[in-house]
Amino acid sequence: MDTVSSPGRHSRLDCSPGCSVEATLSLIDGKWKGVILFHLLDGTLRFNEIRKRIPDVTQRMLTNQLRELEVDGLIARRVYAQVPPKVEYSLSERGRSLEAVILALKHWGDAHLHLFHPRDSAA
Amino acid sequence: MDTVSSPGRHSRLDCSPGCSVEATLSLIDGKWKGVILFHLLDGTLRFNEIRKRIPDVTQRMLTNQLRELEVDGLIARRVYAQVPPKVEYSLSERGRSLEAVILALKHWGDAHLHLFHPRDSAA
DNA sequence: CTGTATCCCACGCGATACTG
DNA sequence: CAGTATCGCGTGGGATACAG
Repeated sequence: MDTVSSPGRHSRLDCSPGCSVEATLSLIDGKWKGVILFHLLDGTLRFNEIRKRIPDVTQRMLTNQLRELEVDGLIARRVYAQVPPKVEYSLSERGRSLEAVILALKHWGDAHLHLFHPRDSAA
Repeated sequence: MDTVSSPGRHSRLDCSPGCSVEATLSLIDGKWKGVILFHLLDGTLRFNEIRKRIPDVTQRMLTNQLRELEVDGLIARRVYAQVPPKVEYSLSERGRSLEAVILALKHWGDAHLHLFHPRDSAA
């Protein structure tokens, strides 16, 4: 398996210099991928653990976004063959390499959008 | 005018820690904003100059994205009162502060998506 | 040159219900 | 618990035409 999976929903990869910006964005775009990736920076999480961290996401969307992230090789999905199913999600090598980007996004947000969040400081 | 313009199309700003990631993403998201911002890192550009740099964007979309970026205070729009209209776009202070983020996106893209672009090396 | 106005379709995404 | 299936709406965004 090589680095680039397959240009599916992603923008054309054969464009001008600004392309890599769009290409990278297309990977972390999609309403929930950013947060999902961010939370996975903490470590492996189970499906419902992620849901709890992102209250507004629906099962459908979580599954969907998780699948796309997986297809893009950003996260790894580990399924335990148990009666009460257990599935863990974690960053892949490639996903981990996005840490700097995710943090850049977070830091900028923290610095330039001064959110007035009422009750939270850590994860 | 303060830093945060007004939560319009942007995701709810009163959420969990991962929020700032999403919030920042919502600003540079939108199919063309990333590239536009990237190209404006070079300096001031006129409407059609941007179009030339992004061949696939339509007038409608360019205008649209430019407007949103302007509303979000990321870029400045300078209109010259001339018969053949002349409009220049440039990064605002706030937009400039995004440089690190944009470059992070680009660098990751360059490093992890090895594009096989035929003819380009620098901006 | 720089936009704006319509028309319109594709699809992102939510709500809800069902399954191994 | 984790996920899939279906339905349906809102809107992102392309094509095209008109305007200051």
